[in-house]
Amino acid sequence: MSKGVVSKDEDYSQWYNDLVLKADMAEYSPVKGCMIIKPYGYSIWERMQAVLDGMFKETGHVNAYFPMMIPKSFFSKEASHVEGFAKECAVVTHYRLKNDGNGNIVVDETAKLEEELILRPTSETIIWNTYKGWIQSYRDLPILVNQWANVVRWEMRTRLFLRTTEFLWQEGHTAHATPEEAIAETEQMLNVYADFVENWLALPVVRGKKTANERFAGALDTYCIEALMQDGKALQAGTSHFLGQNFAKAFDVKFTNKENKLDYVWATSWGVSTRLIGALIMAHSDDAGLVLPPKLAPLQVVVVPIYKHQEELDNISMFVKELTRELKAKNIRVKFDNRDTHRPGAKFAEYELKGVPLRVAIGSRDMQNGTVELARRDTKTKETVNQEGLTAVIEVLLEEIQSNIYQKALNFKAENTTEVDTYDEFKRMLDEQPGFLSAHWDGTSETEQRIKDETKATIRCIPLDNKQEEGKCILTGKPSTQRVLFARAY
RNA sequence: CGGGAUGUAGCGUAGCCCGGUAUCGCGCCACAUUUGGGAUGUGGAGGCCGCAGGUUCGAAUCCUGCCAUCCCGACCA
Repeated sequence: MSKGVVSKDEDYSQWYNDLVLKADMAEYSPVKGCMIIKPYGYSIWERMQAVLDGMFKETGHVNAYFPMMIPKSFFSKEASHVEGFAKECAVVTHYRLKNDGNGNIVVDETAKLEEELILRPTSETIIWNTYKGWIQSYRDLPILVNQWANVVRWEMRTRLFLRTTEFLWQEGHTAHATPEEAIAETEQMLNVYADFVENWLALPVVRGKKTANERFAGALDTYCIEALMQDGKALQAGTSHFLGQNFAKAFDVKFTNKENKLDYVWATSWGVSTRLIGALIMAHSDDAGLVLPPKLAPLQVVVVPIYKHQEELDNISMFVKELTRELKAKNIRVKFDNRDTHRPGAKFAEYELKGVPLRVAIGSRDMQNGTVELARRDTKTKETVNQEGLTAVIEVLLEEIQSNIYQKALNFKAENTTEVDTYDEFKRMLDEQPGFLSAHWDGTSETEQRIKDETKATIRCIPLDNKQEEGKCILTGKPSTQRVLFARAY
């Protein structure tokens, strides 16, 4: 984008912000750290929701909704959980405003809540408080519930889509009779996320487990998918937690098992958020604007007429009317942009900025030749193709674009994943060619912390498919049995 | 919360040192000519110069305080 979008190489952060704002995905709001998701951005979220929701249902889950406000006392019940979230909670203390007589609206101090309410940073507490009433017997298990919701985390520094004070997400909360079943659920949902991100966002991920340092507050194990952005930084795209019996114990959720013994319930939770939209933008886009994978693009094909006179437009419109009818019959999202108020060049630039995968341009010359001009957003290439059979060509091209975008990201990930064996090399790579660094680590939190302090790189995950091999920790030289994945992260 | 920067029309900006109510571009509106990569011309509309104080005859400009946003840190499933 020559107009108004900073080049990716010049200033990656600025480029990203420009894209979000200029492509009409979102804008800043009057509330610090909170953004307004505009219709174009929200329609991507709606598509993500629809697909994920289908996958959740397919795996046996049902949706429910729990309150946005949680009694403060709930948070003190699980020690590490409160530790993890206390510093970023928004607290509701009053329930009424009043006019102070000088025309100012002030908080009515007489309307102070006896117990403060917390705007949920996540819903484990209120949900497990609820599950206590739902579960008595193994016959009540499993409970496989998901919630689509907003949550609030008062982060110090926010970034559009990637980390906002309020964000939209889904959170699954399941209850099981055995640890094996809960772990299987945790892994299943991680795979659902990985499939979704790879197949729909066209973004390859690494599946892995977090180290103790990076684990979710209250979890025994946190599984995650990690993606690599174009600047070589990693982005956690989704997490799935095995919570053990921590929340069941905290909220006293017991059940009678088949052996007629009382036991605490085993739990999982898992979530992905509107951060995925940020990942989508960062992973594929270029200096001309967004590059959206066809499967998630709100608009897959845009048709731009080029004409001098009304009768030419009428002629083109007749053809396009039939074309759009055919495309829509194939469930292809198409728009005929016949606005007379913008010239073709302006439209081309606009749809490139917005990442529409395919553009069809039709002028009188095409109408005479029985052709159209077909332009791909991902490769920025144009070709002239016959009107005859165009629908089938478009259908194939959309699939090709989807896989091309994925392949490109896959290549990028491969090129920017490096095995390093010394700390010097590790530091050099971080500075010269940031990306995933696969290295040996002695397994201690102290070493992990020291590497983080010294290099800002964290262990993104211990990959699930890790091969076991002898090695020495890059920092301490102590023996190690496998490589872990380091990177600087968002 | 620390460091840096910025707040002037919808957006991007000039003016600030050296005080006299504001420049230019994009966008917007009207008309005409245009339409195969961000059109051109003519005319027009749009401003409590971030907010609050202070200095002054007079403040976008000087002083004080505050607020907001962005970037870099710290922080962050």
